[in-house]
Amino acid sequence: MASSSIRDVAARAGVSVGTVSNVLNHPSKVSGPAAERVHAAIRDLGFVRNGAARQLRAGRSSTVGLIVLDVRNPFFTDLARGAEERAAQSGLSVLLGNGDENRDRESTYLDLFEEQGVLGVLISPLGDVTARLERLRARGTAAVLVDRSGDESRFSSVSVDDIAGGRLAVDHLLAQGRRRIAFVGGPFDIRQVADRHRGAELSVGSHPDASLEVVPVPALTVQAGRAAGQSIVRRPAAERPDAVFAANDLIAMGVLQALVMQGGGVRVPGDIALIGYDDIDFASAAVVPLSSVRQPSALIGRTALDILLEEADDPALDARHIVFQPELIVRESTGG
Amino acid sequence: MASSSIRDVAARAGVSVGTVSNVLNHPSKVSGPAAERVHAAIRDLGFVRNGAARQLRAGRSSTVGLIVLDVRNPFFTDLARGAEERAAQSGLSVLLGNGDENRDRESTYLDLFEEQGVLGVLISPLGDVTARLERLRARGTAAVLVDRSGDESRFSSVSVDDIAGGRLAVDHLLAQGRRRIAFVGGPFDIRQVADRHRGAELSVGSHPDASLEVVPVPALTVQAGRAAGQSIVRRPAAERPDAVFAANDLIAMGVLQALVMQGGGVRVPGDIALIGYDDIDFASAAVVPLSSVRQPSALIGRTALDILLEEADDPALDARHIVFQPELIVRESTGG
DNA sequence: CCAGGTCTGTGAACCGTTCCATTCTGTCAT
DNA sequence: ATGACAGAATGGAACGGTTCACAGACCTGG
Repeated sequence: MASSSIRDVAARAGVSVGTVSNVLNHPSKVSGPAAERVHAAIRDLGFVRNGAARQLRAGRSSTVGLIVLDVRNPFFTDLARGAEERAAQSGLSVLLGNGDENRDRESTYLDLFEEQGVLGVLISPLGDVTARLERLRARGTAAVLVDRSGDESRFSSVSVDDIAGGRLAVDHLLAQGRRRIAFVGGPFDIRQVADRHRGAELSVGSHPDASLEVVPVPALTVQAGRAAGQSIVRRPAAERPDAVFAANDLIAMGVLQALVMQGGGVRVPGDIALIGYDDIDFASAAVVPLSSVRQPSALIGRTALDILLEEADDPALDARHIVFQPELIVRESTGG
Repeated sequence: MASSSIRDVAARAGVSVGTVSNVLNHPSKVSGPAAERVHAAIRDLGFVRNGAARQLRAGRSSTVGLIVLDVRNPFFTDLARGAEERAAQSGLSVLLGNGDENRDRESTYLDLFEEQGVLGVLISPLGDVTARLERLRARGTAAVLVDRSGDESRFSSVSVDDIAGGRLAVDHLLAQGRRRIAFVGGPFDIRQVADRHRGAELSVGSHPDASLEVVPVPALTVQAGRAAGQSIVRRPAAERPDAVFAANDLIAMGVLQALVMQGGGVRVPGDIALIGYDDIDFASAAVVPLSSVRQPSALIGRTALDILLEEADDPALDARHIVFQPELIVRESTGG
């Protein structure tokens, strides 16, 4: 209630409102003694700038919004930390919204950020958000797609080549002598999932005696992976794949739990080799250390923020598309 | 640039600005046909409310801020999801700030939320933030401490009894016949760490032949745990503890990696039993499935948000302190 | 036919800041 | 002494909504 405004500060310091504002924003324009008095008044009154008023006048804020697919996926929190780190260097803050693999949530955060007038939006989109982003851009808000190879769009993007990643994973499985590959992943309207699967297809396509099946899951979570793993275990041994490529490490961890712990003695990699994607911190500590495809998560976040800031500065800039290459990490789960 | 204001909408719909505002905020006060025209105008113009202006006038926003200790800790992301879920039910949004076990970051987010005039703040504090929260409250912003048993303070809190949790863990280790317990955790100015350690002390104190040592770590991360684990492995076998209680599962996973994979054949639980804290999703999929102390993370988030909303409604409400009880989860890492 | 009431819709004040044109003060060269 | 000029401080106009007292329009019952 007793929150004081810039007017109160001005009155107490015996200067005008404009001077207080100058102390805060253009200190060089104010003489030493006056600035001193203003600072004292601010301290005494516990004055805090009203961000709403500030932003209303200024037209834009100093925060950027980041919407991730799933905040419980360590890949995204690592990415978020990368972005935050870079933002902090520029005196900006990152507001993290959890899309939760849910279009409504994604849309709600987009609304929120739009209303809040953030400087820019970093988004790892679930569906097609170009229309929404187009509108944002029209109002002067920059947007960069993260973890999405969006060369089709007019928005900059920072991503990892997921097709190459899928290839890398399945080439490795094939090199280990596996032939009946199962891709456990979904939903397929998530671009990363579709791309990783596509990479797997390409790899399998070049081996005439290899086959690829799809075990669909409803979400990229440990729980969903566990369920998929159980469905594999329930099959007669002869009908099981001899290798599983999971769309991400969360799924892979779930599959692993089902195979090794609940499964009737399925051996990994003996009976079924397993490889995940993202190389999260926990992958190497799994019951069978998990092979994976590593993405430079923090670097993606940092890079995306850099691009966002450049575009916020100069909206006329052409869209750029940074694509990082994934890296194969071999551990015991593929019998490396 | 071409962003349209409520005045543009009013002009196009042939009504006054007041009416447009009513359509948006008090639909019952506007007749059908007029509301229709306004909605059409909003659609045509792609009008989006300016949150800053809205909030400036209204004095409060519809977002709550959540500051967590470390966004990479699954415990906190689960908690965040619980809070988000409940917030969504009330048409609110949660902005997630990553304190990153760093006082500056924590403070920066507090500043940000204060300037933004959020409805309330949920915080899992690193240091002593009561002075800051006191000021927030003076300006009409509610605050609830999460994962912190703050009965000493005048702020509501939702937490888990960490002393009981520490007891639970070490009682279990003692029951398994272990006597030389090491507590791996830090920094101790994090209340949860101190409390879990205290619980361990209490437990050990009632067993005359048991001892407790502390292996301090600089942060609650997998990396820090790994380093601590390595330091244990490097000791002569006789000087190693026969059980490790890790301050959280991240630490435990790191210790586990060091002991089992890099260590010279240290067996878990054969040589050293290991128990963590939080029971994150990954704990059960660890190389040796990890015993842990489970906290109802999502429930904590939901409850904290409920309390926050009640206090935001009625600031005169007395502070409440909800304390949940932790639950022991026994898996192989303690030879259960 | 009019007093009184209910609905709709109006218009202007206001929120707290920033920005800018303007005024004031003092210094200095002419 | 005066005009020019720089630096410091001022005052008021935005910014884009929300709110509220009030005005018309329309109905109803006496």
